[in-house]
Amino acid sequence: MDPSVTHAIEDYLKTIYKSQRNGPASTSEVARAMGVSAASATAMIKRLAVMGLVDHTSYQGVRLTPGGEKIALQVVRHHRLLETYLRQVLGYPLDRLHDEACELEHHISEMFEDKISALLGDPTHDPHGHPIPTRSGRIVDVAAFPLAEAVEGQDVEIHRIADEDLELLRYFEEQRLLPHERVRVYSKAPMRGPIELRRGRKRTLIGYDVAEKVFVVSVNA
Amino acid sequence: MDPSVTHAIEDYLKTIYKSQRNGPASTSEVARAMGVSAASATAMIKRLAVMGLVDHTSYQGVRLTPGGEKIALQVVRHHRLLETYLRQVLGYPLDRLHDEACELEHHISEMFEDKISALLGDPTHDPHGHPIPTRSGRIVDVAAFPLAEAVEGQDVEIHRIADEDLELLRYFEEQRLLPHERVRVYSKAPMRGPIELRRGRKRTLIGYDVAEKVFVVSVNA
DNA sequence: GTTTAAATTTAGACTCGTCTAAATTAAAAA
DNA sequence: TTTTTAATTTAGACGAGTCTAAATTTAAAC
Ligand SMILES: [Mn+2]
Ligand SMILES: [Mn+2]
Ligand SMILES: [Mn+2]
Ligand SMILES: [Mn+2]
Repeated sequence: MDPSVTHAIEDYLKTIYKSQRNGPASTSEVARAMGVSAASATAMIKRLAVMGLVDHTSYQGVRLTPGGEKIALQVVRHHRLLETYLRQVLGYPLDRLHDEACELEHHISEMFEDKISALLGDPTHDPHGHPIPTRSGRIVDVAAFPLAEAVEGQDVEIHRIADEDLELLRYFEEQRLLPHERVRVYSKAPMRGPIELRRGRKRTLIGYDVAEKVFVVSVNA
Repeated sequence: MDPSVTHAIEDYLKTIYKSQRNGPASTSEVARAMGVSAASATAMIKRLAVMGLVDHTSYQGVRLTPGGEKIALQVVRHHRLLETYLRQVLGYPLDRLHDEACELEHHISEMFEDKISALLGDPTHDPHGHPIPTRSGRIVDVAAFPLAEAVEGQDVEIHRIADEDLELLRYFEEQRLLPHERVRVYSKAPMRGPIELRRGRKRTLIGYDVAEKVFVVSVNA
């Protein structure tokens, strides 16, 4: 990767990538996600624009150019490959993955990237169920819906879990509410009440708010 | 590690550690090893002195304090553990170990350090045969002598190889002149001439200059 | 003991990434 | 349509780490 692309630039591009889902990312959104002042975000956005990595019109938010997106996707690939590696090879707990990966993602070589990808069998999803971009920057994902919206009696496979809240990640790990796990929605209490899950004869009772943070796909039996 | 200890500071401390073998390290030595100007080295040395990590008297060189040495040894531990890991787990070629480790050494957590050390069985030496400091900073090594000084008929085990020259590292790898390998010094030509090695019935002819870069210990049969 | 050469330090400048405080613009409310 | 509020940008500063060029000190040569 171009050496003039610093650690900070990579993190900004990744942040903009994630906050430009619908329309351009706002300066304040970027600033909050990066944990810096709005003035700092403005300064960096202006530099990124000069470098041709983003398009920016004053007061109107920021959007990645193809060049900027390419770098962002490479960083996301590093991040998610590293999370997968830390978990599967080194046995990291779920709540320690993000911080370590967010640091290392800027410092591994292409060789490192390729070696761990190969060792893991070129995985397509990270431990939270997020899709891992290919080396060429393609990213594909499955449509999933919140477990909270499943109906009684439905069999589902967990596809993705929210990764923002460390407390919640520890809970997911304890309860084995993890990607690839299959559960049956045994009962749902009304008014956003608790949801009872069954795995074989083991039952788990989870809150509605938690169930909104678990994304699932329907499966048969 | 103290967050005020930056990447650059760690590399300077490591560099000073390695160049203060006999007496204090000179500014120019440090500058050359770091690949910076003498002025830059002076500036950093002054900062390190203020931080209490080195002792420095103007024009008289620099020496690590106990605090500085502690950090240097942690960085060396990271470096050598990483080299061992990259080689044994990811199958890196010898000549790619240093650069990757020198970058990653500043960015791994204590958990990462502990996990890879455990996975490797708490190794005591890296792939070049350099001793790996313990977490508490103890470092022990065996006395070894240059293969060039071995006598005809002597059986030796390679303990350490020079790691500065990438060309030479590739040669060591091709010829399997690596730590733990055993060879017999079959013949030595006079006047720093070629040295013939035997392993079983396989023979290898190496130059005297190369043999000065391979450090060995004597073994029986 | 002077002179010279080499090593080292100082002076001054630059980039990167950040900050706070103040000014400006856009959007929402009145 | 005017006013108020919130978002954004500008202005000015700072620390980290680097540079080149010039000044200084030490050590070696004479
Ligand atoms: Mn990051
Ligand atoms: Mn993830
Ligand atoms: Mn390093
Ligand atoms: Mn080594």
